[in-house]
Amino acid sequence: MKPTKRQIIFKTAAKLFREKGYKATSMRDLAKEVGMEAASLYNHIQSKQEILSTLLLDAAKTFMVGIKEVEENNVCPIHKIEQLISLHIHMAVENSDAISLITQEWRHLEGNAFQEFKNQRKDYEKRFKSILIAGIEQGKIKKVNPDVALFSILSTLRWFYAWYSKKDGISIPELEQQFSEILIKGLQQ
Amino acid sequence: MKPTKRQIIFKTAAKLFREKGYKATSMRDLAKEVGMEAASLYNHIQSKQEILSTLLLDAAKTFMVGIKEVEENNVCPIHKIEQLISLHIHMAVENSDAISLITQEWRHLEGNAFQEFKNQRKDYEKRFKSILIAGIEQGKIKKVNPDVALFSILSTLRWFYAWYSKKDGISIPELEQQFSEILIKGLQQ
DNA sequence: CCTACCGATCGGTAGG
DNA sequence: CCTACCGATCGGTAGG
Repeated sequence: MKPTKRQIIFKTAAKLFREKGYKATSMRDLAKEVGMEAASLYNHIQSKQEILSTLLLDAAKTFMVGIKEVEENNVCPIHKIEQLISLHIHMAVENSDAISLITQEWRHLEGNAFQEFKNQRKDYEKRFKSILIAGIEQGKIKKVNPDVALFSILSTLRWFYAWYSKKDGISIPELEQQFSEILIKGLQQ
Repeated sequence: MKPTKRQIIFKTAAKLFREKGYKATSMRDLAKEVGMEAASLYNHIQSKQEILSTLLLDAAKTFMVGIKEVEENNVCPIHKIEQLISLHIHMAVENSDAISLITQEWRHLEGNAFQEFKNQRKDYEKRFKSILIAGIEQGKIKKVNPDVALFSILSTLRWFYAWYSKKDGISIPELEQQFSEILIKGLQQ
């Protein structure tokens, strides 16, 4: 199925926002890359801000759907964490430009979209943390500070896209295994 | 000792670059915050870019000095990693604006400063990785992929400043202990 | 989808 | 350290 011009604009914008940042990417940069004049972009989109908010809220939605599925699985907290690691890795591999915006560019959202994004991120973190706490209560996870543990895992997963784009020769199952090992079981012999 | 106007400008710029991003911070924003007209800033600094490159290369330097000291200590690799965790935590607590630039704004560096920064970062990562590899060879660290391990630790440490600024009530020794525990020994019971 | 153009704002300079 | 101002560029619109 051939993508629409609108889809091409969004995809190209994601790439440029990632490379240069939202503020440093001009509508003329975007137009050139898409192959039209800047004014013509506005036949397909409403504003530069609409592009950013659509990209970010779509990506956030995917994570919300993903964590919902994980929560509904009847498995132990450790396995749920492994499934979330897998979710982040797959998103970063398949959709790395959008993921980079989630990590780096969300602060340029304005008004409602800014609030909406922050609410969803907060909700996601709360639900991830609940899984960690359940693991601690069930004796599967050590009695660590759950905020520190959550932050540590999420930092790694959120930056995974940047690391992955410089690497190659590691398969996805191998990545899932390596990251689960290190994030859950640690480094020490 | 009273700080010079130049020092005040740099400190204020670091704060604004962190809050809004380099590109989204105008020299008029900065001037207002410092309490002068935009044109007057140029009696103290050469350019907006000079501010960014000075802030970033100074911070990078501190990390280079820090890792050199750690390398020269005659302790086992696990302790060296703990000392690096401590280095990052102290830098983030004492100098969080500059650290945020290292994590988020370095891509807006231009020309020589851009290259210089990337070289130092690469060197730092190489030396950190050598410590991990030494730990593996000495049987103190599991046979994990050292790139994955390095990236996982550094992601957490680089984003620590953002997490820390939202938290309180945890002392620095407690933070060092918690992060060492989680990053080195893992979560699983 | 283009040409032509708008008002606003940018980093920075001249001159005092 | 200020007033006054420069050329460049920004996001976006009018009109076809």
